Amino acid sequence: MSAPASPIPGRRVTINDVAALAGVSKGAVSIAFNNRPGVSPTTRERIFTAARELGWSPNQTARNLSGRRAGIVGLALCRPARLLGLEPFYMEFISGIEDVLAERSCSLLLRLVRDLDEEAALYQEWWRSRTVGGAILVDFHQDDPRVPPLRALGMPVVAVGHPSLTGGFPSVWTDDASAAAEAVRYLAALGHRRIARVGGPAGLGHSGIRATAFEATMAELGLDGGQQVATGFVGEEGARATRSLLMSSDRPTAIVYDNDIMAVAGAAVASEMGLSVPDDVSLLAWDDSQLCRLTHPPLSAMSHDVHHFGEEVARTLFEIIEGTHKGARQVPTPSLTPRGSTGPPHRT
Amino acid sequence: MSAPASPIPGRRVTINDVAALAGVSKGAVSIAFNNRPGVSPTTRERIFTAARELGWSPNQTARNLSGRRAGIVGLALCRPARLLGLEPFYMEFISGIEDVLAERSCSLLLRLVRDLDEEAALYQEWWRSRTVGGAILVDFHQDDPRVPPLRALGMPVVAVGHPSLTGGFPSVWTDDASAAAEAVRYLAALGHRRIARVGGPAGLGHSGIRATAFEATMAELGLDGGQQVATGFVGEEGARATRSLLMSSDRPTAIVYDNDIMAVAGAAVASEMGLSVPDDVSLLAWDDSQLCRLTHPPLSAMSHDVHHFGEEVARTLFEIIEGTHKGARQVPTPSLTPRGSTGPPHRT
DNA sequence: AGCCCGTCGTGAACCGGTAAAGTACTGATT
DNA sequence: AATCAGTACTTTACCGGTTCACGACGGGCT
Repeated sequence: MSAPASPIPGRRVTINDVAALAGVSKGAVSIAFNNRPGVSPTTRERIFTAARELGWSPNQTARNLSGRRAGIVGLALCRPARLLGLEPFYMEFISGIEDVLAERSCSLLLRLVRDLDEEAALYQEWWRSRTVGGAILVDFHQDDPRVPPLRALGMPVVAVGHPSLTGGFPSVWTDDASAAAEAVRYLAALGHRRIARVGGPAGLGHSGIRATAFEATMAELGLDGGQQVATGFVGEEGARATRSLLMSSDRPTAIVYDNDIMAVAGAAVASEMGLSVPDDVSLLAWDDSQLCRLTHPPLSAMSHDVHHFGEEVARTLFEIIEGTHKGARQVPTPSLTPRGSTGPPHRT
Repeated sequence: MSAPASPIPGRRVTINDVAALAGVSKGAVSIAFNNRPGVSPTTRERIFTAARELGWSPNQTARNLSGRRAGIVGLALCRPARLLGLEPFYMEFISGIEDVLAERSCSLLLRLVRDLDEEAALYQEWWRSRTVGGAILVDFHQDDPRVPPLRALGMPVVAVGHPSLTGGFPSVWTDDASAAAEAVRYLAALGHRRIARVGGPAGLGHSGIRATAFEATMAELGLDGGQQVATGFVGEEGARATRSLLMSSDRPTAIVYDNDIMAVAGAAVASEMGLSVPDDVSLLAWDDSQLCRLTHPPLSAMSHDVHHFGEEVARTLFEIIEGTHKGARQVPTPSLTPRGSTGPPHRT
């Protein structure tokens, strides 16, 4: 990347100009602008006035160079770029993060990566080049390969996921196990015996937690045939999984999905197969983005405030950066929001 | 990527360490790492070896400070954070941008802002503090207030929108007018006489262009009653607009939407009102994200490759930064993809 | 008066690179 | 032999802040 000619008219205003105008040294300006003791209130005021007059604000880059960290937070998402557009969860999550960052005039550095190794390398690069002041790690896997290199780095990191998965990084998490159990109990209470689950990739931590809880709760309630399908979290796979579930001889009367997109796709499949929702099959979505309210019937969902989740994550990261953080933080457990897509099974 | 043993653990490895190990001055290292002429191939190789051995890569912050721009591209989106999660267009668009940035090891700095003035101020801040090397401007309005301050800044900017809107900034655009005309002609050819349009906010440039083209084409075909509703681009407003259109005495037999979300919401409303799609009302979405294939019936749409759109935007920005850019760039016009949601109007 | 001490502020050394000017050496030209 | 050009580096001066050792000043105390 060649340096573009700087077409800025006039010279850029620096700390020196402010110092000159205020009649002090640049060290004094620095002290004043960082609210540290060492200049008198009078001088301080004179410096601020001068700065205001010149429209000066400290050059972030120069600040970073001498020790302090950038007001930039890194987030790498490991998935094919084309799929991101369909994941309402991440967009709401990001918007929550953004809200907190914006309060502090920080920004989010976003990058899509192909695999976890590339992601780990990227974080190293970002940290070493002082591009970011901290990072948000998501989508933990069993024995996640990102953990060892990042631990060695010493970068402030907030992990999103159950503490058992996050390899010791301070985490923010939601109780997927309880939520999955509640989903099953609710459907069982409606009278369903054959409940299926369309989940995310097998290796993904929170999918695994939900899968385990699903199975355990089914067993606990004496229900068998709790079929589970692992997918890649995209609509088409959700559709395919639904189709194959609904075609089987002992087809389920209720299906729990791991996100909204797959549930919406599942609803379309049911309609395409001439099955009525919820009479022939109940559908339960997860996350509860606005998407769930846009279908007919609207989708029941395990709902939580994803925006708020993102906010908590960002807040936690700031605590970590500032060294005031203590312990993992839990956000509310997804709770059932019944709408039109769940009901008692139709007796045949 | 194993961490090599560093001589002084704890201390950060800098260009000086590399220079020392390679037995040259740091100037030589700089020359080698920027692929500039001035060192022999032998020395160059020795420098690279030393750098590899120490695991050194240039400190981005220091680079920025001495003149060159960051490998970071800024994108500010002006809308309430909570809505972002539902706009498949932007997510696909961003993923396209990301793809091109990633090729060049650049990242996207994302920020949500509340209004256009805040957005302009943010770009000034980013540029002056050398945080970004260029920016992407979207959602142009009539007489957009961001244009004058940004022109004065001299920052490399790529504008997304019709050249008539982008105030002289080099632009990448898609022919919304032709696409809107095609949508109307198609529905008219199916036999529809009363066609409505649920559009975006009135002040938004591309919504305005589509509105004008819609009206012109309706007139050209001798159709009147081309009702248009302006919304805020979100599902609920799309639902409300659809409901009110379908309740009117001379209700339209076809509705064109300005994005997918509103069309999906519209489909749910039709279903809720007991109207069949497409017999009672045809629905035509815009953008054609995968969402359109997840409903039943699947939505016909004016479809374009939004991911590719994003890629072209990013590529153009790099050309601008490198000074090799020439002229506006047009990406393919959205074209009609008929699916199940459009058909001849039902005679009553 | 002599001493100590706290406050206010200065000056210079850094942070880790880039870039332009300067030096040393080689080989070709006059 | 002297001049010149070109290559391969080195030196040095930045970029725009932060930080820290140090000096000057004024007041209270013995």
